[in-house]
Amino acid sequence: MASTAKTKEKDAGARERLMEATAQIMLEEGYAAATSRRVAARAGVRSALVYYYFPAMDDLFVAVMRAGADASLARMRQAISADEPLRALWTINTDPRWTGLYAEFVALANHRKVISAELKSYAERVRDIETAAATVALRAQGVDLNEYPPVAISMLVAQIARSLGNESAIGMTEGHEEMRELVERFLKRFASTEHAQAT
Amino acid sequence: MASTAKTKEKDAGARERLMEATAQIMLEEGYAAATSRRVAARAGVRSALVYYYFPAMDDLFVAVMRAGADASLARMRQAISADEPLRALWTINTDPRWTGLYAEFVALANHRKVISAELKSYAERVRDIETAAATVALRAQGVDLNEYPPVAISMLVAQIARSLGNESAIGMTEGHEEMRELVERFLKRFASTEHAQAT
DNA sequence: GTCTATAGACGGATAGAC
DNA sequence: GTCTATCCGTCTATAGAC
Repeated sequence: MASTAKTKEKDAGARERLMEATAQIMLEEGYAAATSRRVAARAGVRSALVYYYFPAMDDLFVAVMRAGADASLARMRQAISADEPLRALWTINTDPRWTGLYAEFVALANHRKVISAELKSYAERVRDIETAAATVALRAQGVDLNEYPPVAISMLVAQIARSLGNESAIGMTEGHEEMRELVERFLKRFASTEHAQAT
Repeated sequence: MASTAKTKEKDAGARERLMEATAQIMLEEGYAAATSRRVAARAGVRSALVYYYFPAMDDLFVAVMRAGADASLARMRQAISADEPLRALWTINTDPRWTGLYAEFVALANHRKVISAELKSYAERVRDIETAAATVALRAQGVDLNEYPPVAISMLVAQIARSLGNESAIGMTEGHEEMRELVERFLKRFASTEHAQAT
């Protein structure tokens, strides 16, 4: 087996450790703290090695984003065929690790063109899949898709979930309980196992 | 009249110009680009002057945030007594200038404790006022406030508005049209001038 | 109140040894 | 593949002249 191919799960190669370190630092201290020296230190290597694997820091950021995005997209594709697509969407977008990273990338994109283009492309794919999931759920309930466009519903679910995560990150939890209950009631109404509205 | 007091509207003092420059740079290139040298250059002064008005860069950021927050809060207090409180809320939170700055501060807060505390305190005051506005609107329509907690409704309106702004900033507009129409219909239903549901 | 000058730290990135 | 060493730029912040 080639050394660059995926070997054992544990004790990953330097490249993987660098990416993981970058994600952690971004989450804990913000993207500005993810410098070549700091990510190298956390990965247990010297900073020059960063530039061996990634020509420039932007390339490292893009790699981290792609990895996270791909993982998220995979989860979402599964969600479409789940029992409750909308709930799956909600759950995925509530994952603090990914929403935190996503928020950092949005901020990063604000002044790095490479990141911005990459983020937009990812965000569009995410929206497409989320919309597909919402379409499944709404159609199963016989909802008028013109009155409640799936793309809007999927935005609602995803964005509200992310908002809760972002706010929690700075200790803001006012109204979260009420919002969660409201969403819970909404999701129950669209649980695809109950095609007729009981009670 | 003292020289530190508010003089003419135009050609403001260095302190005000520094704050304005900081806000502009944060919006255009992200908070990381708002360095003492760059904000000073845009304000037309030397970087050392930044430290005359603001002991440390964090103090400058906090000042910019407070100014923006106070302006937003003032608009929101007016919104409560507006004809359509929810619509006013929506309009304020769609203002790209403020939502853009807000997003940057959220990112900044991720690794600056001073900013984090300040942001949280502001966010809580905003939520309280937004909730008051939502309460007015919902009660006028005879909505069951237990079923639809004003705090959750205000979060919905504000967060979705901000989300649209954040996405537009990176060129993501997929589904925005549908979302705007959905919100528009929602807002029309709660226009407080029509206490009974016409049509 | 605004400036010049500078200290001291840290950053991105590269050259070249092993 | 990983390291040491280094260049050069930018940053925050301070000292002190005007």
